[in-house]
Amino acid sequence: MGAVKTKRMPRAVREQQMLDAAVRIFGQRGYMAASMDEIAELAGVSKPLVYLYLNSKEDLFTACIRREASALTEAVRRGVRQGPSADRQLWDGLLAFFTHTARHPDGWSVLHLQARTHGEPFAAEVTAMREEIVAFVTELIAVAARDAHRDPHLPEREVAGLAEALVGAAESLAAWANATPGVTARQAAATLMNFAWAGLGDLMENRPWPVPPVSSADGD
Amino acid sequence: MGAVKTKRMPRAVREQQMLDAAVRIFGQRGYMAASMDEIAELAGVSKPLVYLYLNSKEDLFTACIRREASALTEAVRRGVRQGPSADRQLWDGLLAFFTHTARHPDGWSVLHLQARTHGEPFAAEVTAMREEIVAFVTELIAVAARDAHRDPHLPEREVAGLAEALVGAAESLAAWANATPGVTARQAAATLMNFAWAGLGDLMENRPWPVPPVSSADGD
Amino acid sequence: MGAVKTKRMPRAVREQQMLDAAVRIFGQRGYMAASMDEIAELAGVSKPLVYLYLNSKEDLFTACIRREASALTEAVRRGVRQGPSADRQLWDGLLAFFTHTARHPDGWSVLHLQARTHGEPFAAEVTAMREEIVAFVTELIAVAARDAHRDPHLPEREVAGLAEALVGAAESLAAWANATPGVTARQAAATLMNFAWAGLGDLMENRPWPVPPVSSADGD
Amino acid sequence: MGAVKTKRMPRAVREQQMLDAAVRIFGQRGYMAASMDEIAELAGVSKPLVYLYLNSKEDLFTACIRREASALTEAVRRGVRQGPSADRQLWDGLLAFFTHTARHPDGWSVLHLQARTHGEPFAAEVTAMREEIVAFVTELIAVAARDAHRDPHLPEREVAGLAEALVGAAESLAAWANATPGVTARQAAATLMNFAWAGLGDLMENRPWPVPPVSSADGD
DNA sequence: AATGAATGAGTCTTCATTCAT
DNA sequence: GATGAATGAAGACTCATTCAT
Repeated sequence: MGAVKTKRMPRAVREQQMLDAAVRIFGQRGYMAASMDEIAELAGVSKPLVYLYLNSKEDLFTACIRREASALTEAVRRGVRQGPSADRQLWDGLLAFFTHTARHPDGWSVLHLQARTHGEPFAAEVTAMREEIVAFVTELIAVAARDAHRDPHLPEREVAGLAEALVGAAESLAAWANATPGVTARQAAATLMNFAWAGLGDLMENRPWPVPPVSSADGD
Repeated sequence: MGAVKTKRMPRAVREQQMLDAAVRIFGQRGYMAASMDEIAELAGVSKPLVYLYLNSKEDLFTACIRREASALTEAVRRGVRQGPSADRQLWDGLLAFFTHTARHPDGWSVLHLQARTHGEPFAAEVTAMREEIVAFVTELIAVAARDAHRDPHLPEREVAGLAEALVGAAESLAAWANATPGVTARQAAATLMNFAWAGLGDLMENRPWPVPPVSSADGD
Repeated sequence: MGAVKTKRMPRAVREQQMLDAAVRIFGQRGYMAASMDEIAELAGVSKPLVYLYLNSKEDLFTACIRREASALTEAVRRGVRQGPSADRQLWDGLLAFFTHTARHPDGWSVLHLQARTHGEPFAAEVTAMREEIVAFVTELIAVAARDAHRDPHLPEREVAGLAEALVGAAESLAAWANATPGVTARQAAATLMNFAWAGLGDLMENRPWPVPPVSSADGD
Repeated sequence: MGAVKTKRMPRAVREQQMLDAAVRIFGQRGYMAASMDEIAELAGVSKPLVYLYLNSKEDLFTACIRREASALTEAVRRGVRQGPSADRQLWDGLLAFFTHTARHPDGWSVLHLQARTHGEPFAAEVTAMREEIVAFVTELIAVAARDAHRDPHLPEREVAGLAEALVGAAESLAAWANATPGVTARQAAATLMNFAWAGLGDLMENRPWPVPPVSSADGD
């Protein structure tokens, strides 16, 4: 059942087994619905051992979030090769991102759905990771503008909104790709590049979409 | 506390009070952490009455999702005026969407965060709503293509991915706008139009971003 | 088992049943060794009901202490008749005290043994009761001195020590009388009056026992 | 922390370290709240070693009680010098008693509070010690009577009650002296001698306090 | 002589849910 | 139409205790 029940293993190994089990249960059931009993059973150990090593449900969840966040950012970092143009770097990052989330759907669920739904201690962990990625994307936009010798004249909040939108689109596509059989990471990345890159290009060339004036019918 | 405790009111009214309370509690605490006790108290009724009217926690949650989903789609529908160009219609829809989510943060939390985090019975409800919106967006893209007398040659799956990305970006921006003081619905909508419309335009003119060939270093 | 299992009784009654059961279990097993399960079973109700009415094990224990402390001080108060001489009042009080503790051994165990052994929240409750009794005894000593038109010249700390000793002796005798078959409350009270009253008399006549000087052999 | 962690020491020494730690923890937390984990850590050894040497929590607690009881009776025995008058011997014994309890508050807590609060196996240990002390006090009273060439005519049970009262008063004063800053062992002993000796004298001279007749108002 | 690894059993506590009135 | 009274089931967490080395 779950992991093979091997006795007496070094602490570090057991701890990883527990985290594996926890990510799976948390990812599938959600934080609150997950029971420590089930996690312990899937890990092939008794409940007290889980508590001995990981202290509490909260701590265990935090440990899961940290491990999965590290794994994801590390995967993206490894995927992005230095040197190429900004759009190529974005492509590389997206490809790594979609590949990783497809391979670790429970980890992605923990980060994307569960951690954000359960209050500050946890949401903060993900926010940290997200901000790292948003910063990376923001930097790419800036680089692209510099490469083209153009001054995008984009106010900071606008850039933050764009990065947020791009990351949100990526997150959404990851869930979609996971749920739709036959959609590969490459296809998801291509869809997003098509969707986003031209818009960014236009913006940087100061050709924004013309926002209409406020109308009396805008209300709720 | 919450609703004024008035005795003997028609069933429909009481039911709405209960749903109001439930949406608030579910939105703030999450499905599992919300307790029927708290909901009943906030609604100003006794717990058995909640069960009499709404059967179970699951049914209550489902009723919340349905009501909030209807309210949101209805708001968007009302916001979109027939006649104008496709991009103007998209703008109108986004504006209505951002306005509504900003005004009903607990309802939005129920739809966006809570319902998707708790398995099939609930996620399906949201998926239905989402598909309606995705269909609306897809239709707009098709209309835009027709209006321009161009044949976008976009395969169906590609369009689905684009719509998914657009909706995901919108959802993400809604959360961002709610969490960032000073960001208005108009600003969020403008950011997204800028981000998305040019990309769609390029696509429809058959100028996609050139996807690089598969590399041996793509793996995880 | 324990109380007859009658269904649907008013809250106040059930609460007393629970306190009865709790005093018995706490008195016999001690605070920590007592289990809420056992208390609920003895009270003839389910555990959740105990929690609904009394919140927590701590609160339940505190409620027990308060009830038993009130009952004891009330019994002593009722036993002491105004008017008579100070020694007669002390006799009356002791008789009431020993009678009550003999009739409510579990309550006395809760107050004397259990409450003092488990940290501040609880010990403080008993200390309050004890101080009330010590104050009563102290007052009696003062009255006795005044009645005899003597000035005892007893420093305040000395009086506190005497009262403490008397109360301690009484507490100890109560336990002894409870544990020794055939010892009545009157006998316990008589023993203590004999033991204590002459010493107090001598003190008030300024004939203290002559304390020897400090010796080098006093150490441990 | 606690004992210095030195490896490979003779069993007897290790055992004392464990008992030191156990007395401290038991004295401060109480029997049930004390955890073997904490005791082992404070003793600077691993838990299995504690079990190897002392078998179980019960046995460990019993060993603590025995050691502290021996230490206390031994201290009193050493304090009492042969030869002097009976009251001087009582004074010596009390002084030794208050001095020892002040120096070993955890040990005293184990004997006075914890051991008596947790059922027969433990209470019996303390009772044995207590009886030894009561016998000593009883003997002193008898000696005093003989010295004065008087026959006290005290029934055995009466003497037992008196000794119980005296010991109870002493115990109570020990706790009071420990808790009240500035009260020395000498002061506590003096208070108790004043309180008790005259009463005992009166009794031996056949001048007991006149117990009133049974009244109809005595009931509870 | 000593310990890191591991657990069965039990504790307090909470929650969704239902009678009886 | 509405509720005070009550509970079965389950969940987080802890502890005394032992095995294998």
